[in-house]
Amino acid sequence: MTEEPQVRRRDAAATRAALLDAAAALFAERGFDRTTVRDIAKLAGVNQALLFRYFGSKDALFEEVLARGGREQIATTPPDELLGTALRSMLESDTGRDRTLDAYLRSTGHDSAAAAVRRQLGEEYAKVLATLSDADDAELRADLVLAWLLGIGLVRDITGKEPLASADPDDVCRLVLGAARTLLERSG
Amino acid sequence: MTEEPQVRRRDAAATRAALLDAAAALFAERGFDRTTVRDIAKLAGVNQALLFRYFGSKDALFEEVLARGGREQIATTPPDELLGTALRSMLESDTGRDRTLDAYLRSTGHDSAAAAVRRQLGEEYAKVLATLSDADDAELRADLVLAWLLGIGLVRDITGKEPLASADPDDVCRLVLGAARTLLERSG
DNA sequence: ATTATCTATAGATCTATAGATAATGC
DNA sequence: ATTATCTATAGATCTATAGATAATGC
Repeated sequence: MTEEPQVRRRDAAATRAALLDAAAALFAERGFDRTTVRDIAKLAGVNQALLFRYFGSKDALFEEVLARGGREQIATTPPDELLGTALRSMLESDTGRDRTLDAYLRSTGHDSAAAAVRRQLGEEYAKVLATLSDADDAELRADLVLAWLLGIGLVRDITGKEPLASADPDDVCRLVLGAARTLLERSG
Repeated sequence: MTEEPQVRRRDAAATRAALLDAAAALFAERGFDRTTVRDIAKLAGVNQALLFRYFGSKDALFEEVLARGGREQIATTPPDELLGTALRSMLESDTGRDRTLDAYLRSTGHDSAAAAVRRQLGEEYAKVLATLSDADDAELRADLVLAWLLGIGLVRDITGKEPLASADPDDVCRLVLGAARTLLERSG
């Protein structure tokens, strides 16, 4: 584990970050409703009252978790590699991968503020994907590709359905990228 | 509304069915965790204790809702029309459509028994879809098509992302069925 | 007499807050 | 003195059950 040193000095920023990391992990694993603020505080190793001091509410914390994780990938990947990169990072279930998508997928029952963040994240992904197509309905095609990406995450990680759940990432990429490229490139 | 007459005679079967219908509607709208047994009983117009009498637990009721809705479509549709029919029934947000898929999609945070039902439903759909392909990896391709179907439901109904959310069903079907057919038919 | 339905409540959560305590920086 | 942290708890749920009540069928 790459954790902070055990003897934690009083440090508001570090406590806040620890809560954010713990929340990201638990929301990804169980979704919003089934994660309690006490679980988060316990994993972060801090008192649960601090969660409210630093984030205001459980809802606000969830928003911040989603917003942080999603933007990272979009900002650091060139458009024409976004689909492949996003797909690959979803398929490699190894350690340390960003699990924001799981938090997203496991919290579909939760409305309120998080719904807005969910929508905005989708907007940002789809906008980038749409630049890859010059069809009249490029945006619709981009939405469909985004839907595919999310659906694969759903079937693979949440439902755990075989053979997709254990399929070789290379095979999945080959099939999906091929079909997606055709969908995007073929003009309307 | 095609409801029972207001003056309800004592009728265990009718009460059970009313609870099942009410549960299906609310689980689809809010997901498992955010639907309370009291909400369900209220919508069904019966006392909440009866829910436990007839279904044992909230979990068991959820299972029954998912199982009922999913099988209907599979049983009544020829294999080569399943994808188009499922897609269309998802895109037509008109009245009376079966909203089991929404219940499925909005309850991804809920583990336990429902996870098994979710998986089994996926199995049944994918098995039918796999018969449409004679590629070596037909089952993987079928999973990917299933994932696409679910992802479209997610983006459209749960996230409400435009332009997909308001897109013409014909346009969506044309794009998706074309790409999916290519994916299934093109041999490995 | 049987059993569908209802009343009342146990028991277990969970979020959020008010106010006390104690470690830091000047 | 400031403020990061902790204690204790209010207040609001929610599922599930035990036992009472009352409508039906014989």
